[in-house]
Amino acid sequence: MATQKRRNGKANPAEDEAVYQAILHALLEGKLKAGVKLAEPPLADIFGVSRERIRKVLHRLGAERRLEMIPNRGARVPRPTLDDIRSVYEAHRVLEAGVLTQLVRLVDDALIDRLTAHLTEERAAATRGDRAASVRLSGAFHVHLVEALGNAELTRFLADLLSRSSVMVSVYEPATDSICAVDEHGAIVEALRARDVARAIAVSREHFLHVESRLHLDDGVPAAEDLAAVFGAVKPKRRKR
Amino acid sequence: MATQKRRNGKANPAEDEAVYQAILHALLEGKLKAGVKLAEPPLADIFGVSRERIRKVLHRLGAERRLEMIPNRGARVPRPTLDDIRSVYEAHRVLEAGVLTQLVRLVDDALIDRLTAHLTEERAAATRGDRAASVRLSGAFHVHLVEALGNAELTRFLADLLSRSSVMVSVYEPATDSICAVDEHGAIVEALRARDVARAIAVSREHFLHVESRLHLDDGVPAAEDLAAVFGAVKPKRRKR
DNA sequence: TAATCGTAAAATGTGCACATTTGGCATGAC
DNA sequence: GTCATGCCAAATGTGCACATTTTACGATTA
Repeated sequence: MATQKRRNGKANPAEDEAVYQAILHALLEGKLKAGVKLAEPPLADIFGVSRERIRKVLHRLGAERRLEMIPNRGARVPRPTLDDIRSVYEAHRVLEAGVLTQLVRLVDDALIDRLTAHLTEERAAATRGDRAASVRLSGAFHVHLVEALGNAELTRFLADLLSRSSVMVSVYEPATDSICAVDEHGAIVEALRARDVARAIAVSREHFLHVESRLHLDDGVPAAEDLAAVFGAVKPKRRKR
Repeated sequence: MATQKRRNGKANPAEDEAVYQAILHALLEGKLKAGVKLAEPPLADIFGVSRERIRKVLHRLGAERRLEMIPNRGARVPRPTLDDIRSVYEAHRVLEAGVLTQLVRLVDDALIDRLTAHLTEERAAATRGDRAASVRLSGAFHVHLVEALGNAELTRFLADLLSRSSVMVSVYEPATDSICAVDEHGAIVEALRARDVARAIAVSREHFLHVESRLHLDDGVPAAEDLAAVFGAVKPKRRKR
């Protein structure tokens, strides 16, 4: 009974996270049009929570640079330029060069086996035409590489770059083709097995340039305009009429 | 008259930043003992601002992982383990390996000149025994390297690593010797001039390992215990009696 | 008609009051 | 003497009311 609807200013640690995840997912899935305004009152209405809760989440997303916060003017979905995206890709490329340099020092059979198993998964997803799985596994490959170093700082940085590029790509890349080529990943693993740093880096570099080259400005993004429609499907509780 | 003391809940965009900078500087300068509790009420009293303002700043620092936030239990100065520090140093090392790999592709005379000029500064500071300048310039050298790539993402990441290692070092390293050796920096520039990636990375790696090897647990840190004393010197306005 | 200005409504930012939770301390039992 | 328990003060978390700023819109004028 008390769980059904808590009254006033009582603690509720889970709601913050729920709202955060909902908005974050909408961003990652490209459901929010770049440049769109995220005002606090309508969001509070949609999610059925207080305005300060929305406010907190919005500022958190702003601190993570996933939303563009302007003082006294609220939050907007960022509108990245092509240069912004190239910046993220270049950072990813540079980071992986460093990762590979370090990785050849401590590569062992177990690591190669794990990466090879991952490649098998990727190929399976590709051959059965599972696009969603392909995209996910494609990013996961690079995550596997950093995680092999066991360094929390580097892993966090890569995760940040990946999620940011996901959002950006949803704006600029046509949804028809956005997965890494599996054989390019395989070439990286091969170079690692051979302990050939220079080749690993070169292959990785080419790989990223290849992905990057597919980017192009796509104005006809059909992303939704109505906030209620976007979040309504994700979290359908609307109160306060 | 109205400017002298604003009444109630009026906008004041600058105070947030002032409090943030004050606490951040205290952290960077090692004035705050690791593990110390930063409660909201006393800080609000010390800085003469409302508790929510302190609260906002504390949570912001927590989001940047400069403070350790525990739900319902407030903020504490993090107590990094030696492994945490090694993690940061390793990340720095790996990142610089990637940076150098990319840098040899676009190194030119202008860049070499700039780096050489910086080395001259460093040597001057070292010979005249200016420790503060040496520490500052030592970090700045690595910043120069990433900035040469002109990539905002990478620059931000390095700045983050640097500031975090500053805080950590203030806990673990004896204050007697914490600067990079200038000639090691010089060796990196030399390798860059020769477009020798492998040598540049090797030298950089040795450099970081050398710095890291100086770390050791130092329990007798004399960091202040009294919050008012720490911040009183930085920002001496205390109101509310 | 287009541009400018003024006014009202909406949105953002902030202090405050209060609920909830935590931590310390004293009291008591074994 | 040590451990467990209950209570109280202090700290954290949150909704609310209100001040400030921005934005939208209509009226007036050239």
